[in-house]
Amino acid sequence: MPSAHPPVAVTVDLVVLTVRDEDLQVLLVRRGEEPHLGRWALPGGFLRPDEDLDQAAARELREETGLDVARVHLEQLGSWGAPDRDPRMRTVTVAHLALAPDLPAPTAGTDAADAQWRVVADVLAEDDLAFDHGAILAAGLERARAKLEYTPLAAAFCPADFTISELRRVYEVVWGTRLDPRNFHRKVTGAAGFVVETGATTTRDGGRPARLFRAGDARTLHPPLLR
Amino acid sequence: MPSAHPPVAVTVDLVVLTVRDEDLQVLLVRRGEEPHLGRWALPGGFLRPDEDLDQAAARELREETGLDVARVHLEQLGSWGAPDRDPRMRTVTVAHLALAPDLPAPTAGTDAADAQWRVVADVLAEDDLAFDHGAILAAGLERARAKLEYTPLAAAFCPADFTISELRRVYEVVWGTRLDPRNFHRKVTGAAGFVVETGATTTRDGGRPARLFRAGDARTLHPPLLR
DNA sequence: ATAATAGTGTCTGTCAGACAATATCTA
DNA sequence: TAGATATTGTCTGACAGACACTATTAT
Repeated sequence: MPSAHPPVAVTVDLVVLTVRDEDLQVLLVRRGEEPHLGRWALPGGFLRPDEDLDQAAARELREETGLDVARVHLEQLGSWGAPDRDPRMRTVTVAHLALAPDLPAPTAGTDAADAQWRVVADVLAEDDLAFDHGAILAAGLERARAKLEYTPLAAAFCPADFTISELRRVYEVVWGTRLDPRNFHRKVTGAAGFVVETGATTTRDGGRPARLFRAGDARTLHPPLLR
Repeated sequence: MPSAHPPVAVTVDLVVLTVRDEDLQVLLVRRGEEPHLGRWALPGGFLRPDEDLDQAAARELREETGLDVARVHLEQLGSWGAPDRDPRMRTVTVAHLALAPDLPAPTAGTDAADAQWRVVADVLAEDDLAFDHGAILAAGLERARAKLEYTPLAAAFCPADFTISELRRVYEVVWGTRLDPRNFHRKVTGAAGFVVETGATTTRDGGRPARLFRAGDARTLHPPLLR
């Protein structure tokens, strides 16, 4: 282990995903400074001296979205540190993935025009994010898709109380597939700890009242829901 | 995004796992300097100015074990960066997981007493690794266990040509379970791209000659082998 | 021969996928 | 009444788990 340790700036970036308007969307901010001035980027910032990595991610999430960490799922996604990823200096970013329910006010603190929900598929197709954020977003998308299979995280995209149809739409949007309502209902209600019935019903989606459920306490799905 | 970026030292640590003597073992090195002088730690070192993260991990692996990256599986595991994890300075480590076949010479370059294969379960039970390396090792173990389910990575613990029984022993050792030889054989040979028959046989395990297989080109298992 | 290991077939229960009709509400 | 959505049961094919014997080599 050498004694030299070259100076590196550590940042924390966020891939914040939500399901809005039948699409999977990601929160982007417009850069207000060089490099990549004016281009869209993932929200993020520098790690502070007294913070752990997950604390920095939670702080950035709060600052950029006003979201409380208790209401969203937040996990570390991975680190990116190519020597030339930032022309100003050597940086390593620890990217985090956040899954949030659809929210009324998704804009940033400073200026509404500086933050925006964008359809993930469109952003990836344009391939014009600042830095290596396109690769980070792609990794976040793949992580989210995979996690829906074997964890109950789809509920993180829903309000606290949700219907089985709303949960199914999350899967359909994230995976880009159609799912049979009967088989889906059977699998979800059959997986131990995935959802818990609240006893209430709602007609917010129109039609016959749907029963409301809440996320259960399972952390993994047995059996998994395969794509 | 603040303009200040406090100085942070970025290191790369390795969780190198192998299956030896019917046990899952991890490569540890004895620390030759403070802090934690004399205690066992994961191999690792500082990120160099011109390296990407995976290049640094590959270099450390080569330096510490002499292993060629082409022969082992190497993937990023996650980053740890609690403010007080190293008393000397603020450090963030990007941990990587390496899965290696059983090797004849597992010691480090400098001194044989400085590097050692240890049984993972014993190390975790003792809970006496330097820094936060115990937590990192636990994460690596869990990652390896999970990956055996839905990827063909068990072959990374085997020599280039292996028998189905040798592959089964990898699963049994990593998962700590016994598997039915018939069902295992059926599932492995039935999963597309998991193993490819070489046509050769071996009697290195004694008894009736066993057919030799090589790792296939699949990157995920369909269907997965569940624990 | 004996010992050691490899290799294989069947049965049974469970689960996944395909499929359409009825129930309950709003407008 | 029309329209919208929720909810539910059955059938069938595939797979998972349990289970014991035969084959082939070395000593």
